Amino acid sequence: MIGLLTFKEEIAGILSSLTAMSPAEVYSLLEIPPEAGMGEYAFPCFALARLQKKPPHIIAAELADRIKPGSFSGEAQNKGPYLNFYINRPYLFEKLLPEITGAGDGYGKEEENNHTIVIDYSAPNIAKPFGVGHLRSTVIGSALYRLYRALGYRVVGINHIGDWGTQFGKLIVAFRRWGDSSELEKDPVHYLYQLYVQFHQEAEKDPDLDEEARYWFRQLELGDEDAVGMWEHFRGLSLIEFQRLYRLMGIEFDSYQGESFYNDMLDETVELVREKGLLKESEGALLADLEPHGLPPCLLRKKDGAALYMTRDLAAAIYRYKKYRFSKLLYVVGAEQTLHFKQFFKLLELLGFSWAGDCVHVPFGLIHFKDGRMSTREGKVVFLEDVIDKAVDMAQNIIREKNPDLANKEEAAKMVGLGAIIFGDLVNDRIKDVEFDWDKVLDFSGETAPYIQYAHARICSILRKAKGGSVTADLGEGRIAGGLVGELARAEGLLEAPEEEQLLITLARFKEQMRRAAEEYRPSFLARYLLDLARDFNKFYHNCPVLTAAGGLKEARLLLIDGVRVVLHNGLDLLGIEAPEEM
RNA sequence: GCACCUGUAGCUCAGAGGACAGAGCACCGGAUUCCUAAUCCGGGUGCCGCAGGUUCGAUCCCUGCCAGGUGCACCA
Repeated sequence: MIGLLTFKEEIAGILSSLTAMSPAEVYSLLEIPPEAGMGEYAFPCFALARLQKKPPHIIAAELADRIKPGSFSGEAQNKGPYLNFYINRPYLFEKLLPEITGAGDGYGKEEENNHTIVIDYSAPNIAKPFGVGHLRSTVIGSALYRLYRALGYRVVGINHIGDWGTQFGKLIVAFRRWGDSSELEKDPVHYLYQLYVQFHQEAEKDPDLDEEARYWFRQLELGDEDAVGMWEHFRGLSLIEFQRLYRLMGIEFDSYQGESFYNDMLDETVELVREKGLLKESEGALLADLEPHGLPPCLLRKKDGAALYMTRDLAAAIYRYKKYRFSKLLYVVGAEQTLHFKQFFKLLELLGFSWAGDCVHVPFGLIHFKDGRMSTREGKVVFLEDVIDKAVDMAQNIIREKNPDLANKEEAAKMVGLGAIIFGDLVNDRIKDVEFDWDKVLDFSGETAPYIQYAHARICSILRKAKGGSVTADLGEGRIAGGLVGELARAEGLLEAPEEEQLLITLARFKEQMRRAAEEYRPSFLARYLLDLARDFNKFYHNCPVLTAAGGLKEARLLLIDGVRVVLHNGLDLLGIEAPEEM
């Protein structure tokens, strides 16, 4: 692998050979210096100072002396107690840029390994509209899916649809009482949602409705023909709606096996818990007692015999391991369910599954309004589709104003509007709560996807002009990189402007950030990186003309921005965002 | 009551135990005969919630407290 990842490893190797530290120790101590001009990586010598009982600045000076210039692809300089490492610019230019532009769409992809990662994300409830509350699980899960796939894993995306449970009892009751088939066919999800809200309103006044709903859910579990028929109908209509939304947003799944899929595995799951001596009966219900492990007990069967969320999750995990033999199973589910997952994973461990430790809850914060949380029951939701429509409309208006000659405005507007929504959700640390704010969703300036897309479109525009209309035509800039550059670069001052250097350095950090985002399940690392890269490009753009630059410099800059284009494009793609060539 | 998460500029948020704590928004001013001004440049703000502790060094780790959020047996 070429790039700073290798460079960082290279440094770790060199320092390890000169000190008593292992490469891994050195690697974890290496940091990115706070200022440009201090190099690309720095090694603080305090830890060594302690081991060697010498002042850190002396150690830094000694190490700098012992690292010979030319012994690797960079050089080292001591500065106070730090040892700063500078990567050779021609190295970046001759090796990194051709690697990026050569690989194109494939840049950032690793060779396939034989590990499987199963990711459970999105999981909307049937018969409830897809609200912005579901957006987070969907886009975070989708980004992780794309990241791990690029890193060479076999990835299985599962949409654990909420297609079973007492809400179907409620829906059946509501539809039998107030339902209208033609209304249902017109706009199924919204209509079912209306019925759902109406049910809760009426149930306030008439508690018998809840009892009736429980009855109908029991009928459903018993396989009553009418109940099952209605369930299938509702489910089918909802799925079609969801899939339309996923298609619009470019979200993929390999499986739609939802909660109902595990219905006939629940008995044996409960039996398994019983066999392990973990099952207790209490007030007519069956539960697993986790008291000895400092956790509250978890119910597996209600007193009426119905299974619960936990029971289904157990059955699903066991099934998934049998089917996929995963190395990891990720649950991209809200932080409010942290306790559930603690219980769930502990139970898997107690049941003796060796893979229990490979299950990971990837939590995220709540979306709420200024005046409180969203509630489906109370009808306090914002439909995702409304958000998308508004964002795309807004994007289209801006395009009409700024780029009236653009041929396919609709397509660009869709990429920009959707990008803004997805990016807005990924850019901040997922654990934090977010407030839903229309102004913020519809803001396309500053730290947003459109900012990045705009940088990408600008690059494409330059490339088109340089290459007679085609962004990707090969004019052979590569030749200037392929060996020629060493002397030429120095003679002509190629890529020595601070903006150019910074761009090269930032490009070189892409793979490292990708890996970090995947390892910590935090797509925000990648999102922030892309903002940095776009920012570096915009500075470059304003200070370094490309098309009017002389000979070699022009070709060098074309190669540079082509590299930026590839990384912006691929990086956005990993987040599930498209990059228009014009906007 | 107990547990978990969060607390950084007016607002929204970055910040990988390390060098003087950074962006965006908002506000004011400037840049377009020149590759898309969704851009760029300049202008200034901080008891990093509070108090201790560990460390050569803490916004980051530990303890306590305060504030907000979320959970804690028949919803998911």
